[in-house]
Amino acid sequence: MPSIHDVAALARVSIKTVSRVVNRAPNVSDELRERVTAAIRQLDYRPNQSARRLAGGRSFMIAFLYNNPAFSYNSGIQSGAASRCRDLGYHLVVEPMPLAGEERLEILDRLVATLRPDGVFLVPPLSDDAQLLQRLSELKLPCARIAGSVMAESFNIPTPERAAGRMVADHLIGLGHRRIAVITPPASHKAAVQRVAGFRDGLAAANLPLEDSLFVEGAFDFESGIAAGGRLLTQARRPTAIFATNDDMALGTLTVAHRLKLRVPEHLSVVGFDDTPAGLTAWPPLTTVSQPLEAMGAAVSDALAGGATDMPQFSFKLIQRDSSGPAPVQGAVTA
Amino acid sequence: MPSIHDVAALARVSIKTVSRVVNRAPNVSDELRERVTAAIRQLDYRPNQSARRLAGGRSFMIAFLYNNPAFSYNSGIQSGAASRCRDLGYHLVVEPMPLAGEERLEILDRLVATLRPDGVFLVPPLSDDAQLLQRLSELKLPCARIAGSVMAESFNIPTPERAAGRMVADHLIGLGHRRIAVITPPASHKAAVQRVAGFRDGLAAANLPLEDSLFVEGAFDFESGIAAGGRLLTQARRPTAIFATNDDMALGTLTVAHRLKLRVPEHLSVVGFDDTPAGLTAWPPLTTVSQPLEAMGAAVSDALAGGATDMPQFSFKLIQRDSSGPAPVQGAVTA
DNA sequence: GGAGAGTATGACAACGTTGTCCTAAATCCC
DNA sequence: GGGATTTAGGACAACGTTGTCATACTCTCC
Repeated sequence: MPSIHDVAALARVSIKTVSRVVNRAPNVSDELRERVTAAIRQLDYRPNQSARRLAGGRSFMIAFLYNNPAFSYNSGIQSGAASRCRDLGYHLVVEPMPLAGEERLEILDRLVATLRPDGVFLVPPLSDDAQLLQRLSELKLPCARIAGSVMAESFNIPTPERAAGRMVADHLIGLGHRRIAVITPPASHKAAVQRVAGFRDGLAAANLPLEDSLFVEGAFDFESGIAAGGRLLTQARRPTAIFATNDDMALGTLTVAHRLKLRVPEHLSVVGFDDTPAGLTAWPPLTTVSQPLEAMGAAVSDALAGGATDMPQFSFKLIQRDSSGPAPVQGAVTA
Repeated sequence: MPSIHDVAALARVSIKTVSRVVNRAPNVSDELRERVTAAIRQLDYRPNQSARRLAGGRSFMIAFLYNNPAFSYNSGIQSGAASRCRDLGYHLVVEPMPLAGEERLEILDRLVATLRPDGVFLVPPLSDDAQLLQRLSELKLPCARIAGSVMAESFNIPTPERAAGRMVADHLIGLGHRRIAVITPPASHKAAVQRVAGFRDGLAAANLPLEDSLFVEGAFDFESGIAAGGRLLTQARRPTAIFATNDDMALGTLTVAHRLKLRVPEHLSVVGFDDTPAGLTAWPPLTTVSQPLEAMGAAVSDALAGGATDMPQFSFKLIQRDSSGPAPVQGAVTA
């Protein structure tokens, strides 16, 4: 492995000049820059990160903290972030966190002490973990989040959750549904709560009544989708459509529908959120909302490593598949 | 941040002695060890990894290379590996690879040049990427793989693919099925090919004929499962059970069954492989084979970081759910 | 044409560890 | 009891960068 000294010798300059060229520092004449660049290419020189880190204080590492059990969500973001990191000469270190408990802070401390990452990347629901955010700010570690809502002095990629919720409402209302239920997220999942707000906006805009019995809270997993769906579908006046605030709960609702021998979408429309692979392979394929996960991950890497300053805007897309369709004709289906 | 010098000063020893204590090196008296340990605790000293790396040549980093589109598979392994890394004082750096192309080697080179990981971790189908393995061996980088089959001088966690295939065959045969089809993996996926071999073992043991038309190759994704399932289920003499060598293809088969209005499992049994979340949330829930992914990931970290020498053995489990059931009574269902 | 302000370059000391080599004391072996 | 070996500990030089400062040179301006 060639070192900076080898390059300097070949280019007949000092190691400092090589360093300047590598780091794109000013005050290097074109001629020397040329010579050094040529030498670097000839030797296939790559700076040693450890030495760089030791001398310069930067580690070229970004830590990715997650505790979301939704594999595909994390994976998409992680891929986007890791690829962009690679382009920027950084690396992405993954750190799975426990769902709760003081242990989180201890893990963070250890991570910071041993790795000293240049930045920390949080995804929901960690994005709203106040304790974690506070510790991060104490440690003066740059931090970037996706869909964070708690106030914090960190870079945050806002997501149009509310607009997406509205989009789902408009979709179902447009199909003629009038009695629509919602399976809401746990209150701790702040970003997802906005989906419900947007959905309510849509109901209000269409002058549809907001009935409390049509809003049931779920836990963001399949089982809770079954439970919530079960409660909704055994009501005397059954809704003709259900918006589940994530795909797992939507799939639970689909399962309940199958058990009750309700045909989807003829008798019941179901819409999820997240566009997980399981939604695509379900029966019928799930209408859902997709997020540009890879792009969002990449944007975070940019913010943390590249120093991008402008706040990117992302848009969610409604993916219409077969789990949603026209509302059944009045009176055609009764419990 | 305290450095080794601070610890040495507090314990009234040389920095070298502190280093010895930290690295559990021999030739330190109990008394000094005690004093140093106390000082370390008192100052909450943590060695600087970059300095360690620079001086010692180890980076305490393990690179996790993957290109498998199966999120849940990667995620499970990654979580297990990352958690164990944490316990061992290592970190896991993720590197998503493109599915094919020379670019792979370039990415590997850059990764090694800049990160210099202590080990590289490959999951299928990268585990059998001959080019990658060769480059790795040229670079003299310790490498560990899961379910690798190509000969290579690397640590490999063997998986009982063949036994699992046999297990599935026995399950279906035990349910009375006699005409069973298989959706096989692409030939490049060596590990999965063994599942088919095991399945054939089971057929042979039960004296069932091996009919070529009952073996259709898929591409390991949902779409190809639909295609292969379609071919199998529109045959004149339809199979009563289908073993798909992964869950995505099994879900495709389920979709075809729904389209053809075949009831599962009354008319058709379907078994998948991998125990993905989508299989659990499908309708009906998929009978499949689960692997101890987290434990496998942890074992690889052990091998790469801890120096564990004994080869762990893992077993696969058949998860019986509702997509498989007794074979339909002869003649009861005809096309 | 000379002071003052850039610009280009290099020498050298950090950075915080581990490896190598050296010394002194303790232990062993006949 | 005296040489050989082992054990415990330390001094110091790596490791490969970047930061700081010094220096020499080139403008610009009056």
